[in-house]
This record gives sequence, structure tokens and C-alpha cells, in this order.
Amino acid sequence: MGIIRKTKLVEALLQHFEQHTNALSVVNLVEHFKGKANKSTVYRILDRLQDEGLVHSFRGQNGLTWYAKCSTDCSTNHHRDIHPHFQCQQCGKVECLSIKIDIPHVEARRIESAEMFLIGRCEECTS
Amino acid sequence: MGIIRKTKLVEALLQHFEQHTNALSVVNLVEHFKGKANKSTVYRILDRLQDEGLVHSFRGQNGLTWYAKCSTDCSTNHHRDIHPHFQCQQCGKVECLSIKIDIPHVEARRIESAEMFLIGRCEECTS
DNA sequence: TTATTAATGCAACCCGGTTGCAAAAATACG
DNA sequence: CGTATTTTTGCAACCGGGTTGCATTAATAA
Repeated sequence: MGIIRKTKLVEALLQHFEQHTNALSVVNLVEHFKGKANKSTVYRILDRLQDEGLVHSFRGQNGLTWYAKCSTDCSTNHHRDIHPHFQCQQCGKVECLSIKIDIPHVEARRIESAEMFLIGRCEECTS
Repeated sequence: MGIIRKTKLVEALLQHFEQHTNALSVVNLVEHFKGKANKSTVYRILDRLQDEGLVHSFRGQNGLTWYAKCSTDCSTNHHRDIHPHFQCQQCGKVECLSIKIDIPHVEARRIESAEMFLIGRCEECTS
């Protein structure tokens, strides 16, 4: 009854996520699987993996979509994980930061989720 | 020597921002000025206004671009204002929150800027 | 093994945003 | 004020990330 089928491409994508701790942009993924998978297929597999709670997505610098492997505390129904994402403006890599961000309490508004995107320099690129 | 010219459209856009305290999506602006201004022109004026430090932009829910009037503490060279943005998931309105977000210190990374986007319900939409 | 259902490829499409260029509007200047 | 200069604008075409409908193919169920 597994509603998501383990096709070759699904396996390939999952394996790719295992091998890359950093986040991956959809554009890169489409490029990487060019010839092996159709663009639409990549998009649809990512959707499914996100529905399954295996990966999560967020938007980066130019409104581009990024995906990263979910950590253990990222369950199926509890998306939009409450951790910030970081991009190094030098080398361009994007990663999940394993710290909790505190969601501000705002008067007269009920906050239900929050996204934080940090831009800076990673250790390697700090000269 | 004002490097930005005060054309009718620039005035119109500025006035529009005066009248709307909430943030405005570019899509809405283009729609609103349809017939009076070309799409490209709207984009270009917004760019210029941002360069002048009169408005600032950020990305909302679907990677769409939003603009809002800069507050007094938002100077020309100090962009990407350190305040969070909020969108009501019920009525869709987007606004700047006049609270400071504390940028987390992250080990082995130099953080240079941060963006926070909050999703929830505004007072009117909280039943 | 076959029937069923989900996944894939393809091609066309959608839409937010950008660009090159000629025409029009602002500003500078004599 | 009138002209030269520079910035803006409109237009039309384009770019690219992302989506969709549909027929074909691959997984799973039975």
C-alpha cells in the first residue's frame, strides 16, 4: 500500500540526497539528471518525497527552490521545519543549520510558521 | 543632479506606496498600473526606488517579489532591512513588522544578512 | 501472469521577470 | 526660452523556472 513507488529514479534521487549533505537546488538536480530523467519527473519526484517527509523545500536567493534531506525530527505532517537555511555568498553552497530559530511573538497576529534565510560566508570562504 | 527623474509614473508609484502601508507585490503593481505603465517600466521604477532607498523588496510565499515603503531607519546603503515580513494566510496581506529579529550566531560562518518570513493570521482573520 | 494503478516522457504551456532598441520625456545649459 | 543631453518609457521579444495533459511504460496487487 506504499503510495509512493520505488522506481529507479526515486532511488537515484534519494541516493543523491544521501551523498550530499548540503541542500540542492532543483535547477541543479534537473541538470544533474539530464538524460536520465525528464525535468517534470524530477519536479514530481521531489514533490512526492516532500509529501512523504523525506525532504523539505525552501526558497533561496532568487526565488529558486532548494531541497534538502529531512533530519529525524522532520515528520510527514510537520513540514516547513523550524531551522534556518544558510547560503554562502562566495561559493554559493546552501545548507540547513541545525539550530532552532525562535519565532517572535507578534502582537495581534497568530504566527503559524516561520522561515529564515541567512546569507554570509562559510568557513572555507572566510579569508 | 538628482539621478532619478521625477516622472509622472515615478510620482504615481510613490504616491501609491504612501497610500498603502502594507507591502505590495510586483504582480499587483503591474496589474494596478496596467494601461498607464508598461510592465517593464514598473519593474524598472521599483528598481530605482530601491536604489534610492525609498522602498525595499523581499520574496514572499511563491518566490514572488514584494515591495514596501522603507521606514526612516532604512537608508540607501543599508538595505535588506533587518525586520521580518508577515503574510496572513487567510486574507493574503503582507506587511513589514517593526520588530528586530536577532540574527543567530552560527559557528564557523560569518552571517552578513538575514531574512525572515512569518506566516500566520492577522487580527481580522483570527476568528 | 495478468489487471490495476502509479510514474514517466514529451511537448506545449504559464507567468514572473529581463533585455535591446527606438521614441518620448526630463533635465541641463547657453 | 530653445536646444542639446541624458534618462525613461513602451514595445516586443525573450528567458527560465515551474506546471500540465495525455499517452506510454513500469511497479505493485491479485
